[in-house]
Amino acid sequence: MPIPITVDLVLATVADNRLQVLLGRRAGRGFGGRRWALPGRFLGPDDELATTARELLADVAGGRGGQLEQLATVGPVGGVVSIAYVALVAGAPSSRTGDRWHEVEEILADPARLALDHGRIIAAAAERVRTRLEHTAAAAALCPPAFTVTRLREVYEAVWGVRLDPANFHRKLAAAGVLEPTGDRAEGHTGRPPALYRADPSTPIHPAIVRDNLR
Amino acid sequence: MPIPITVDLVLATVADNRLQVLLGRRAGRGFGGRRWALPGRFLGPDDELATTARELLADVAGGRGGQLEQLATVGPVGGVVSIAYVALVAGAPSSRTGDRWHEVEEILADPARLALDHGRIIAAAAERVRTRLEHTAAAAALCPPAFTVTRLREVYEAVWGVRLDPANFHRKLAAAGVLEPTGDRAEGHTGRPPALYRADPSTPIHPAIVRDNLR
DNA sequence: TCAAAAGTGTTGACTCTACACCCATGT
DNA sequence: ACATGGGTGTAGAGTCAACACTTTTGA
Repeated sequence: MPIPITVDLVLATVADNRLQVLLGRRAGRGFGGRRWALPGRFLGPDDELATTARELLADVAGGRGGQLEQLATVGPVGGVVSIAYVALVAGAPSSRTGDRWHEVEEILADPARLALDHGRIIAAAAERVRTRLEHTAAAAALCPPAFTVTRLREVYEAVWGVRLDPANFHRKLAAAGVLEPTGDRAEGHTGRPPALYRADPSTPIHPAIVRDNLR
Repeated sequence: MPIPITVDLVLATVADNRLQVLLGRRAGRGFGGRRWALPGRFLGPDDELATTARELLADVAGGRGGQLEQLATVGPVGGVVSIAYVALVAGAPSSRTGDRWHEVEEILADPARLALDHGRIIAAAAERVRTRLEHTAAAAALCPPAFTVTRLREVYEAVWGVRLDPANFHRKLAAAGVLEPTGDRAEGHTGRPPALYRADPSTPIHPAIVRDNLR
């Protein structure tokens, strides 16, 4: 039963107030000419899944990025079984030439530009990221190491596609205990200078932030 | 890269007010003598994952059981990559000789009796089932086709290991619109005969039932 | 008539949304 | 001074846990 296995990575970030994922050009068998595809690598007989995924992340994101999480396994498509992971990163440029950020919404509007069924994987990843933000401080992984509450809220608004009340958002996150003050304040803003915070992306938020209250 | 792949199934039920899973005896390479293991089968080059999982479920549960869901992929352990699925079934006897129901709590207390790292898979499955009950009517899949609200509540109490207020539970499930009355009432009970209901296990429950209020 | 379990009403505590308002800085 | 965005206070609405209470049957 010699089925090749790949570990594929959905590396997500927020830029331009949009959820984006990193894709590369791939040519060759199964990739139908030249299509965009998730970065991935084949799994060898002596490779642990988690280790392979971490190495792939380090390779693709240049050592940055955390919050690696297994998403789903699909296949065989084109004779290959694909094990997909999701990771969040704070808008870093790619370390590999040829890789480019793509807006998730654009991709899902025209999934045919993607190789294999990477469109479905990306759709599942986006949904996973959305629910992840409801229950944990994972949004902090999409921000620089020190960030303002407004920046964090903009990440939520980008990922969820909603507007959130700044006042209530601030209070909620503070009450959940995810915001650790750095003591510094951000510069270069108009108005009152906002405080800078750190946060552990794995901190649970309880009760969860509900996403169904648009304004 | 010839890594063999198995599709493994965590078939769960509630019996004796305990969450139980179906295990079989396995001998041979990688199974360390004779240990208990999840039912599974190898994936062939022409087998779709979802199809294979459905066939495995039909084989193991004798055509009953629904709500098949992919759980996680682990490995390679013992040179094999394992793709695990979860399914819920209403306390059916196994159709395969040698398979037996085991209480999850007992298994997790002594995972060494299990082959490979099936203990970890079962732990993940139990947690998945718990959160599934919070957000959907999946508990109905653990009940007969027509059931009383009390029976449904007992499923929750078994899976979560908590006591729930009968009055509030009834109201909550009714308000969520998951209970479709059959018009019949159960017999053989002491006290007022309870109404029988149907439910679609995939119905979302919104807002979710919270599990953190013990009594 | 009594026991038992189903199902309904009700109340106080809590949470959330919406929005008014104050704070601190650049221009 | 004033515009601008950060951050806090607060009132009304809604939700939930707890528990009293009514309903409906078997014994």
